[in-house]
Amino acid sequence: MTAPEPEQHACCTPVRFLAEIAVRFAALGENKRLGIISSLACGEQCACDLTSCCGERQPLLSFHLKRLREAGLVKTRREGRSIHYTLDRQALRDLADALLELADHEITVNTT
Amino acid sequence: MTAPEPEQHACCTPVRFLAEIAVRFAALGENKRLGIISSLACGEQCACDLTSCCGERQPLLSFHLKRLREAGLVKTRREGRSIHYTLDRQALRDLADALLELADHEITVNTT
DNA sequence: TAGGTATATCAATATATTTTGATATATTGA
DNA sequence: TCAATATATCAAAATATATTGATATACCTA
Repeated sequence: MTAPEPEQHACCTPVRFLAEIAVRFAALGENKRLGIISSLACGEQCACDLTSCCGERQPLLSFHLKRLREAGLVKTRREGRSIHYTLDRQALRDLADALLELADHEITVNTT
Repeated sequence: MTAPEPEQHACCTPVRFLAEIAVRFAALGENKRLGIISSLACGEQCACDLTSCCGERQPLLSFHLKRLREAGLVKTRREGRSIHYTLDRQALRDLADALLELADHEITVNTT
């Protein structure tokens, strides 16, 4: 969340940082990645466990985990040889807030 | 939300209908489409207004609107020659709920 | 019915993302 | 140091998505 303020069109843009939010939605918008997120919802898992759990090849899982990490949805921690992944739960809550802001914006702004 | 139940892996999958949710996140995960959603948050707009507002060419806007419609995020209504688009606010709230369910799942399930 | 406006569709292209197989890096333990 | 395990990276191929320009469809008004 570092960019100043995205350029706005004439129409109102109630949610800030649309571009960054879009990156996060895009990261969630893929079956395997959403499955990973869903697995991680139960708690930390190492890449190894996720690989066997999801039945994906290791480089592919690594690719998807990288995308989730770059989107700021998961965090990593090394323990010995293995890398443990955890959800960034606050990031998910922030996204939920953005959605609710969009869903309930009109209600706040005008009474049509 | 018609599909019976997606196949599950050994690891827990707290959120149902992952595939359908992924489609919605994917629809939101693109700058122009998220911009459209953001515009619609202020209220109904016809495709015509959205086109001039977003500065996109008409067929491109039409393409993105179709994706949003297919994802179940917007609804349409014809009035004369113009098609009016509105947010499906409940769909956005449902997505927000899914995110919160993911974000707070561990807390519900175990106390680690 | 003719002409105009609003929107959608189509085929072609451009661009981005995912998947694969091979290989590299990092860590551990013998 | 060597071998083994866990993970990441890379280049190439496969696939999906976005963009464009041309055209079709639907509706309205004269």
